[in-house]
Amino acid sequence: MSKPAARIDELRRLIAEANHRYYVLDDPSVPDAEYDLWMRELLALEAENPDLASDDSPTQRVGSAPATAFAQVRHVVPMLSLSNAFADEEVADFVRRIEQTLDVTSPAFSVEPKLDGLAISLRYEHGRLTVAATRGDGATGEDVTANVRTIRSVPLRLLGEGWPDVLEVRGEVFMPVAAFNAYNEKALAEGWKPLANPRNGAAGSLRQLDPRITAQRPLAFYAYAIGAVEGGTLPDTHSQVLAKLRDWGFPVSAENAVVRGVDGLLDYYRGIGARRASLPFDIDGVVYKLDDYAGQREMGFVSRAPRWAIAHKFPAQEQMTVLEGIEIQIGRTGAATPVARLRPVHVAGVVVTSATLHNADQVARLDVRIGDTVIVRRAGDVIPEIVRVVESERPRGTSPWQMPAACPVCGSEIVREEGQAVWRCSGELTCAAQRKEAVRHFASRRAMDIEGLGDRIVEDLCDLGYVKQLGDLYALTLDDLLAMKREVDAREVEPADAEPATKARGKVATKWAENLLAAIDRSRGTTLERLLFALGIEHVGESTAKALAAWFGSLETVRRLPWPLFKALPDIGGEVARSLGHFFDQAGNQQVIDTLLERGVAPTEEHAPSPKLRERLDVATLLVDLEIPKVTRLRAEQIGGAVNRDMLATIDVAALVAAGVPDAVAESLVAWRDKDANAALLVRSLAAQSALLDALPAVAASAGPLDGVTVVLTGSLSSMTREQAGEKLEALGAKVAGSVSKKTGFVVAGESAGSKLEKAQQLGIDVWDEDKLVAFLSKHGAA
DNA sequence: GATCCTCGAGTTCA
DNA sequence: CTCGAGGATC
Repeated sequence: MSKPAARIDELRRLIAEANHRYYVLDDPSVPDAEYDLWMRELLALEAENPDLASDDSPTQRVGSAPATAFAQVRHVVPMLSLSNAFADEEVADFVRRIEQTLDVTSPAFSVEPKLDGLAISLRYEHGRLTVAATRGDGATGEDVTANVRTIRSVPLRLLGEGWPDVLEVRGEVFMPVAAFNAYNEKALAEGWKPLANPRNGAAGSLRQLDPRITAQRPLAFYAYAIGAVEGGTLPDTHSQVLAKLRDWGFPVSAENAVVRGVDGLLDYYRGIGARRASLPFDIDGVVYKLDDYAGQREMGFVSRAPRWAIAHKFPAQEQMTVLEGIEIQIGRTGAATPVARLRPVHVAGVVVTSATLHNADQVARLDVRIGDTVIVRRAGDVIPEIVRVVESERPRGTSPWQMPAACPVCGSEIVREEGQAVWRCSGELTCAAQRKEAVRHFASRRAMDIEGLGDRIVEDLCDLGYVKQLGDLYALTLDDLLAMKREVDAREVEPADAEPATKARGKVATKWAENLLAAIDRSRGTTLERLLFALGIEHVGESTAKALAAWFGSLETVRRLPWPLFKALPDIGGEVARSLGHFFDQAGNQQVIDTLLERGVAPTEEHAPSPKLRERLDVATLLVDLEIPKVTRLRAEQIGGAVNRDMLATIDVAALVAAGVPDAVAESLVAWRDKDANAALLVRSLAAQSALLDALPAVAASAGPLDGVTVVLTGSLSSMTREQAGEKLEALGAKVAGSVSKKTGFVVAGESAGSKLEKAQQLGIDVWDEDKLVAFLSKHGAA
């Protein structure tokens, strides 16, 4: 062999191996730069020695000449289609049939995810890829060799040894979800046409006449079967053959497994189903194949489908339906959310009739119009969403949707704040929808937790005027509730047959009303943090409510606090503080609170303010929190050090300058203060600070073992709920957060933990199982 | 001023 | 669960 020939051969081998490590094993062995050098050297050598060219060279993956049509390829061994099963029962039948025919029990099955891509057959002769063909009708397909060669994970030359002279490998060409997304992002940026979904992406890419286009598409391949074999033998079971294929350089899904019996199959199905959304590729089910080839031969075929294999499909995740209307929902804060009303359609096992469109921007992005045919999906397998519009199906004469100008409930103007995505009904509490939502929120499980006060009842109570403000709930009587029920029933039943036919006179159902009153009564003794959350103050969710309760200790303190003092708490900034101040500044809101208190609402767990407040209640902090122009942290500390707090309300520029404060800052401070409202705010804030300081207990609470540690809980625990676990951890000083980040101390993972566990592992964060948690809790006396 | 982390708010269906 | 935006941090 001449010198260049040997080098060319070596380079081809090195590159093929690097490709295999990179694309198949996902375990790169050489740096990209080195790979590029080899490639360039090989290209140069092949150019100098045209006689040494070979079409299994890695430089020849992308051919250049676009074809005009695809040649037909006859499959020597037909490419099968599979029978489908949707119900567990069909799977059981399938297994029973095999057990009876073969007279075996619990045979082994080779199982695999059913990728949503394009089936392909690859023919290797003497270890070299010669033909790649689509499935076509199973007997004849199209020759897509030029395109398939561009797929990096398809070996052009087999690795290892022991392969038959002729070997047909069948598998799926698909587009990994991440690659699909990346491609579409790029397509968007470059102005190309984006791909509709990974499946279409894969199919469309392979049917490109110009392989150079295919080469740009991020396709991948998994082998799952063999076709014709000549001049060699293969192992006796499917799983062993897959192992061989892996040795010879083919990618084989890591999700493949061998299981036994119906239970094994169904467990596998559910396991994959649960992880479906997090798999790196789209699947539409799983495939079960009898592992033993002798058994397969004995089972044979029914028409074109084997009796030894079956596809167990998942319910469809994406469906087409018609958008019949767009309604506006008004939320607790007045947010106007467009909701799509859909012609009912089965998606992933449930009938979907509506889907949120989030906001006007989203509607504009999708350009959904009434009457459009749309594709609906259940995001994260739960919440329906509209993926896109099928524009070819759009009826004539439609126009883009627009946010209505007026609230459909109260008629107030719907407005959008500068720079915000949401439009809001400006009606506030004059809007019946907002009042209703306020009551619903108040009663909800995480707030006052009034069982029995569901949407329906809230709706009726509000509509019929029994509840006009939150306090009215606590004045309801049994008679009120029953009268309301009668009104509702009367309204619903046609006047003609309004006879109380179903109810025996004098035996009116009252249990629900009694239970509801009991639940309302129980809620009088709720905790302060729940009550604060229940009030529905903008920007005050559970977490902020909890902080307010923990730091300030009592409703009386919180409801009288000037807004700058709220900023003393961590995680409360200007926006939230002002929102709190605004809420408590309104006489109507104070009156609602008064009514609640008068009618027996008495929050428990009130206590003195937290001693930790001491270090946050100084004059300098207050000056910063008041947001006075030119008064920075540094200046504020200077002023705080130089000036007695009682003087602030009256001090003049000269005195401040004399105390060492720069002219500009002193002037700014005094100018600010001399506006009436500001002076009053300053005085109120100073007084509130002093009062709080006086109320602080002398000693700090002892430190818990988890002080300053952030913990995240995920999955389900067996000995307690996640919430109980959270409370116990908090009792030991931990902060329980909802999502994992690098600041997380450790993650407690229970059964079937999901993405949070993954993220923790990615970030290398400690993961505790339930046993470790329980052991830790009992060690610190919190079991 | 940018970036990262959390929290709030809205949402579906059985 | 996901998005948007507020808060903290550098």
